[in-house]
Amino acid sequence: MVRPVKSRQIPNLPELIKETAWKQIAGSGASSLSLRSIARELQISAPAIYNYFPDRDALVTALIIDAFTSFGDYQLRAVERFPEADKQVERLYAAGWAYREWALAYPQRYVLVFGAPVPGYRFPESLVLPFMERSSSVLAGIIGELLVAGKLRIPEHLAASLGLDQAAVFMPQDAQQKGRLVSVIGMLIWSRVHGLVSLELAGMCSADACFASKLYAIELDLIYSQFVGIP
Amino acid sequence: MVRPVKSRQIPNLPELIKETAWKQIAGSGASSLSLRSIARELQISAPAIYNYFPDRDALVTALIIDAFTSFGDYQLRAVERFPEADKQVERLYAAGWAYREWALAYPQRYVLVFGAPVPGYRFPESLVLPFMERSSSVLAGIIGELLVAGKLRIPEHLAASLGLDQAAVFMPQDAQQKGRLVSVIGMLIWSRVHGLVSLELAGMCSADACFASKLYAIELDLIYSQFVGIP
DNA sequence: TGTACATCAGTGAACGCGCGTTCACTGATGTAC
DNA sequence: TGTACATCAGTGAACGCGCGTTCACTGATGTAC
Repeated sequence: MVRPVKSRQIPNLPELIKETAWKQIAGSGASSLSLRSIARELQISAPAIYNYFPDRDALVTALIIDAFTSFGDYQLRAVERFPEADKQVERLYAAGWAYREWALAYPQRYVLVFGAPVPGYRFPESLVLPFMERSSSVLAGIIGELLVAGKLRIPEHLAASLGLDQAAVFMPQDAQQKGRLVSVIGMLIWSRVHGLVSLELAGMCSADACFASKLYAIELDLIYSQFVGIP
Repeated sequence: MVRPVKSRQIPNLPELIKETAWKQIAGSGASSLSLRSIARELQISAPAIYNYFPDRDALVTALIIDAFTSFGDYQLRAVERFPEADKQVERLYAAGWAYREWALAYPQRYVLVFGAPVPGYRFPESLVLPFMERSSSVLAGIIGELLVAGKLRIPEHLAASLGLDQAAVFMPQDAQQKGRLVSVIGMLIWSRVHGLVSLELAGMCSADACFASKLYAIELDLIYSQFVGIP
């Protein structure tokens, strides 16, 4: 595969650059991403990249934004398979399994988005909030729907910790209280799936994907039995 | 602080090197660790480091081993505060809180030990197993003790998933079944604390340490209520 | 249709930098006589 | 106690490397006349 012509516009180069960047991140981590090695792999010269990204940081930012978008889309598509209003539980399981699927399909993106920040790189402040909100909105939505439908179970310990009385627990009228409940339960569920997925990605689940998958199924069931249904 | 004498042995240099390395990892991540910048900070020449570490990888390996040891010691010390045989529950809570304390006290070590591997560096194969075992042994020990004492509760879903019948659940005779139960419950508990702690370290808990601490307390209580006590 | 020209996505050379690692060295220390 | 000498933890210069980024350039493309 030789490009015989010189100085000819390469179709879709910005996408090619990002794809290659992801390949390299997969190979050796986000912090060793190098413009020169991307150019080498694409058989272009390094300065050509500057036609599309003003510097290295801009490329990393673009990658992270793409990853967030990809994650959000994947969550949304999974949940949309159960559009019926009363299928909140199915949506919860679908979102849970989609979470792990996406992480295993794009482990580099998962680490880049939810893992430790890339050293020497700051994600632009202004982009943090909208993207974090976007990534958690699907789960928060489902929990809100469960709450409204009266299907959310709030464990005793949790209610006590938040200073909610029993009346408020089942159908909180106060919007602020409602938001607090949703965000706490959302964090708990998120941290559980994140915990399992990130241990699996770090190769700490005995390096046995089947065991990891079984563990994940068990944890989803435990989440269900702890947070869904009338006590 | 000037060292006026030239070519004089510096007391405790290997420890100084490791301390400085940790400081730099805290500042900008493990992958950007550089021998030259360590030397610069210590006001020594870079080749001096080679008197104690044959190359960069050897230094990283030494750091990781220290981190593992530090983690194991911290867990052990926490648990030893409740030496009485029947205080398994106290030991469980102590280990849980010690886990978070250690992670917050040494976030770089936590990430280095439990997070994504350092790109371009392979932890020596022969050291992986003993150290992973060592790091999980305290928790596994407590769960084993709970099991023996008949205080371990196995949620229905979990028993079914593992193909255990009800008789086996309460007091499994089979050592292999026992080991499987302990390891599955250990992984579940570990992944839950790891999930919360790593989200907190990544700054995803609303950047509010008090909220993160409260969440952690809730999760420990949920772990307790799900896995301890006769159903 | 044919020619002159503006555009602009690419090139290749060059810059300064920090890195890991090697090497021959130096000079304070401690020991043997 | 005084001197000669071995030791060895440090130094400074040097190597080759890959990096991000800049710059003047080139040559295929598409448009205006």
